[in-house]
Amino acid sequence: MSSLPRAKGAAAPRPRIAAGNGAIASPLADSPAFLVRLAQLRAFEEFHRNFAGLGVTPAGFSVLALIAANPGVRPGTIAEELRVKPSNVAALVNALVAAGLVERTVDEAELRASMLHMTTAGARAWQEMERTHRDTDARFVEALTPAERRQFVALLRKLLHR
Amino acid sequence: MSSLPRAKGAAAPRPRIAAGNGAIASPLADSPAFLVRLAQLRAFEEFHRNFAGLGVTPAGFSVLALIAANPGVRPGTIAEELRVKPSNVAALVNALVAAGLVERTVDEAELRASMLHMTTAGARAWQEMERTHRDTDARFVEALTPAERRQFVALLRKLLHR
DNA sequence: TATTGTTATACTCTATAACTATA
DNA sequence: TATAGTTATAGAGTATAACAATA
Repeated sequence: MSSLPRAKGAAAPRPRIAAGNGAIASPLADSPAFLVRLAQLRAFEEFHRNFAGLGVTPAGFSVLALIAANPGVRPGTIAEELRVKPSNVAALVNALVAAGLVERTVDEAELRASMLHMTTAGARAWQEMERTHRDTDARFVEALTPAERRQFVALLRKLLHR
Repeated sequence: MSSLPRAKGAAAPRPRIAAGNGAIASPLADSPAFLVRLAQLRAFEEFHRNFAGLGVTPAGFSVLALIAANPGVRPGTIAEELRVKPSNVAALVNALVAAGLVERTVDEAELRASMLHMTTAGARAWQEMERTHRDTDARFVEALTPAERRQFVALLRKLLHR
């Protein structure tokens, strides 16, 4: 296949996705924000496939992970870590409490504050979820080499740094 | 600050985010899927800040971008490109039609199919949106060097390849 | 029958606003 | 007054199911 010479300074041809039969111009194929959105769609898809039956949503899982690693952690701290509003954390914790995975207690030295702990059932469930999460991540980035995965994580961390 | 020697084979200490005052263990700081979720939160935040008043949502914008680059494109094709269900594209197109930015016509040679075009008003609005989108992307990745941005995009493309 | 598209509906995730209780 | 947390609610984004029209 040959191509005509391109005028000096002319834009490069649009990149294309899904170069199958009816390929169309994909003006967003160069957009980091758009590609991140597609990547997250894939990540959620992978999550749902792997966590089916485990009784947690992606957001619920992220809250549970922070409670597992930080027994007694407060809702406000979780909200900061996850970059969401405290009201959302409250709702997610409600679901985890209803599922019997998490308990709320009151901080004696700061009666306004809640302290979040996993229940025994929560700890047991967490073991399987932790394994499942490792597998899910591995599948998510399975198209990348180990070095590329590290690079990807490093770039994301730099992008998110504040 | 000194640290005790670590037993051979022991896990490295948990990475921490937001190493401010009350830093907590962030067991998800190594998870590509979780970091992608945080990155998308930032991307939407940036979108809303920059597109305020332009009358489109992120999903609506992505549909409009495909119509702008592919006059006459069909809803099903857009659904494939955006990796969402056709029913969602229908709703997003409804909103763009209601806003006067897009028109639906019927394909004469395939009466089942719709053909999507921008209106004159849509084309005018699109010019500003395209500029805004470039700025938004630039701010989204402003912590990265140009080379890192290219690397980031390349890794995302590889990750998404199917 | 299979394909294209749409409507109706439900669920997840997030944000804002209003409220209670404590500091 | 300011802070920690919660409830109530709304909006965006996605999916599934049921349907109509066309191939």
